[in-house]
Amino acid sequence: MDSVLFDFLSDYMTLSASEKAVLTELSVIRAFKKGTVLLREGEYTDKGYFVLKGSLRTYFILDGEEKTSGFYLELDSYEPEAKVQSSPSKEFLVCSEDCYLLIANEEMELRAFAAFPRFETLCRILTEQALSSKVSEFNTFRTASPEQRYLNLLEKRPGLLQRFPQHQIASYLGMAPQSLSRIRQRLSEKT
Amino acid sequence: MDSVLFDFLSDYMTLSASEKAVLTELSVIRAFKKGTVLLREGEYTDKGYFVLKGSLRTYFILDGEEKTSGFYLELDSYEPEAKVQSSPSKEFLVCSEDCYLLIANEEMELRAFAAFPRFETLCRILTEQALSSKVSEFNTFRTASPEQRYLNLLEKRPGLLQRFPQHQIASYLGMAPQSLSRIRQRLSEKT
DNA sequence: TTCCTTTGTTAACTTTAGTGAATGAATCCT
DNA sequence: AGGATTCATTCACTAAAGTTAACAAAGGAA
Repeated sequence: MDSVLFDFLSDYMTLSASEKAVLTELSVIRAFKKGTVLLREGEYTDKGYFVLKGSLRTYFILDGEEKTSGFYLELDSYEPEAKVQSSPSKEFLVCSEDCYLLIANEEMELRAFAAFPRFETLCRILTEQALSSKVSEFNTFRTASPEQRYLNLLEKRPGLLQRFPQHQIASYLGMAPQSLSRIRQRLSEKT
Repeated sequence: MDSVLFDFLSDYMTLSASEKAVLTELSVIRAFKKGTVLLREGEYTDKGYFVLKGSLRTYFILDGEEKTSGFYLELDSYEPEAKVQSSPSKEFLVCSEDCYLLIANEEMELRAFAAFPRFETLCRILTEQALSSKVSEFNTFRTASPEQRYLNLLEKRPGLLQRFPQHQIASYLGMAPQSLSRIRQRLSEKT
């Protein structure tokens, strides 16, 4: 499972054997069953996650309704707001499928950065890119109709519909499940 | 104007005299008139901005319409997607008011990080926090009605309505200016 | 298997945003 | 000051999403 991480990182920098050794020594890889709850609303955490295999979903409860706020697939990383802001979590984090996850806490990160300084620079740059992508995704969402949002999702994240139930997709798109059903029907009629 | 930056940074770490000297020596502060275009669609840039005074706005053109994608006020920083991704800009960046801006390019950042290593750690952490805030903002937007989005903006970013024309706010909220007018009327009738 | 829960669809009705047009006010430009 | 542009509001109409309810199909658990 380590190799998934190294393959991913090789797109950004060539790691020396000793750098790989640092990461291997510090990294904690664990397997989780589908349905496992990794973080609950109100809890604190100092753990961040990198998905090696499987998928995670985040959601929060609003007016008694479950609102899906994110899907995290292979090679995605998820840093809980609760970790970054040292605040109680507003959302739940669950395994949507059986998973292998790389888990790091603050202390492990600091040790990795100390032993392998280029790694902090890489994390900074990856975070800058993630922020920039998120802003861009938000801009697209803001200016699109619900129907267009669905089409954008199909284009940008195909496979999501194969791996997650449709009502979770609808919630992630900010609409009622009935609306997504209707949109799909409308689109199929247009053929 | 330097002191605005130091005051901001003092919330996160205590700077030594020599660290302040590094930043002072490397930082470029410039004044711009309201209306100045700092970045155009299609252009490349390696510059990032930190607002010392005044305000910036970003927008892009969709179907011939101007869509406001962001407002940046005092102490906000703006890293263009064009810089982060080394790609042609999808949006315009303009001064909405007379501005004092701190401008840094890649080379200046690297020199600052080399001379003042804690500064890279700080930038990493601030970016992680910015990403986490953006995700949270997106979640709120996703699950809110247009009316609720307006109320959220009033609460989270009061002052925006005083400093920017209403049709830009409407565009930023992903609605037509007529809709925002109607929403405001509906709300004032509820009293 | 049988029962129960989850999931997806359809329909009727209500609410609200989009659109296009008209108007008046404010702002800007020279 | 005068004229043009931009900005905000209002109205009538259209289109689409929310809501509530009913139902059927699929999946899991006992």
